Amino acid sequence: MDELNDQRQQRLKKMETLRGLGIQPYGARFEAKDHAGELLRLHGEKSKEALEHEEVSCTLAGRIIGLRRFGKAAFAVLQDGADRLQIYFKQDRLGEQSYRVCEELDLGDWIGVSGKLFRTKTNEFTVEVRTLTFLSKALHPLPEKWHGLTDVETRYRQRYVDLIANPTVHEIFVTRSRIITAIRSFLVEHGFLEVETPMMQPIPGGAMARPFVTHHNALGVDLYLRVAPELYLKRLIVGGFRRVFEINRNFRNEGISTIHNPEFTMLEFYVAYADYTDLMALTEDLFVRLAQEVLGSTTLDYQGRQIQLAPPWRRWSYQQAILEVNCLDPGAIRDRATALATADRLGVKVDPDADLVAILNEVFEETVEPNLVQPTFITDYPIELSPLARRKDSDPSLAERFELYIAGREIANAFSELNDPLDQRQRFESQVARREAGDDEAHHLDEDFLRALEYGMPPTAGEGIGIDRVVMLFTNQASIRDVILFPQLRPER
RNA sequence: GGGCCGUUAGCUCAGAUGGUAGAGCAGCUGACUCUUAAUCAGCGGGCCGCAGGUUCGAUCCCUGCACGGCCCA
Repeated sequence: MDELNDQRQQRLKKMETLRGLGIQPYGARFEAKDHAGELLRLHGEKSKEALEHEEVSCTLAGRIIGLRRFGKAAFAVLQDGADRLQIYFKQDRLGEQSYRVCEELDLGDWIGVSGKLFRTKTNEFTVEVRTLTFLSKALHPLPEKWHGLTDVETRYRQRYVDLIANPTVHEIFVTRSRIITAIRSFLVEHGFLEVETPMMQPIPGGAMARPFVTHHNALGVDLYLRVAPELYLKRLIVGGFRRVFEINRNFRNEGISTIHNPEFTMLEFYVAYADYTDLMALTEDLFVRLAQEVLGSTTLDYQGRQIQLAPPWRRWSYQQAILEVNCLDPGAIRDRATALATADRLGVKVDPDADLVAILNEVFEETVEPNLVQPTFITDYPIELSPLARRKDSDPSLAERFELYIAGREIANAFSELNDPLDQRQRFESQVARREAGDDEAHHLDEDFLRALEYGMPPTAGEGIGIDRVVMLFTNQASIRDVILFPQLRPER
């Protein structure tokens, strides 16, 4: 149906007209030695007189996104990356032949132009075009010029149109890239080595999550898309790398929401000889660096709330947070029965068969998490929730672990790594028991990982940071779909 | 998985108690050599998400489905 619509027909017709004028509608190489942004930066503030005096020539290319014609002259807006620059066509200047091409232009077409910078009567910084090169024909009309493209489904399915029509979307993805670049340089400066570990794993490990399964034909085996790189990165610490990191995709076979996409980007990094307290300091430094680089400030506005990233951040133990937020005394969560009663009293819905740890975690998620708006390290999680983390020497029922919360959302998860292979085996075994009891998010037992630990892993601290959520925070986006170029949707039709 | 909402022209949106639909932008024709939401005159454009049902008649009411959004699990 799209194939038949009249706008497309018109454009196909103009394409033939161009061919008739000896113009290739899909042209070749063009040396766009200038960029709109650079021209604006270098000359955009100069006066009309100064520009007339200097006679700056330029050659640039871009997409036409605005067009105002006046018979034998026309103004157009050229979009070049994130920048927009007005260009001016005049028949006198271009000559009749070339002006004919100008008359066939449509919104959405790509052109290259050379000309001279000047200011119009209304003082608009403009390129007066001397030569026009047609580069590429658009067969579809652009979205409406005031409201742009707002239909979210089209925006996600046809992100290319979203990027053309909505400059802020373009900006968000530039910012995303800058954040990732800044993280990389920060880590490299801190002595980390960037590595890549398998995305396809025979045993999915490193996180409690349901994996995607795929099949390798030649090997005749099922493989899992990784839910985390953790166990491989720790193998590398066993192998002798001191500091490693990986920024890459994880895949979790779970529901989709404003904070969950089935594939998402995770940073994980590991530091030999360190513990989780070292990582708190490193994390604070990293976020300050990002804030300065991306925002130029350590204060950010997220969905109407002011967030202060300047350290030190609050450190609050998991249990203490539960007690304080709900004004409880330790007796209220001492055992399963009291905890169940407490949860009930707090209006937290809990599975009546849940164990103490699960009840408390439910209470934590319901009552504490939403209140963690300013950056907060929640520390010392129950060991049962942390099957890969080292026990606290002072209390073996707790893990040397923290999660970082900002804006009520989990941003990072870190711990001193469990390097005792015998303890790790037991933890895996209790996970396997849970799996057999029907918990398909519980960990698998990974014999090779245990064998690696048996070769000896130095004391190590490791952390994972959800990059998409960091980008949401820094770009003030409410939905993860707005920071992922092609978020997962049901296939069309 | 459940609840609520949405789906009308390329885009952004109106619309009627049930009588086969309208605007702005975009497009087309014409005028116009400094506009920037350019202007002026004229014109075309629709499987009203899909499939059933009710009805003399459905884009509108009912049911199912698809896709999307928000909330909940």
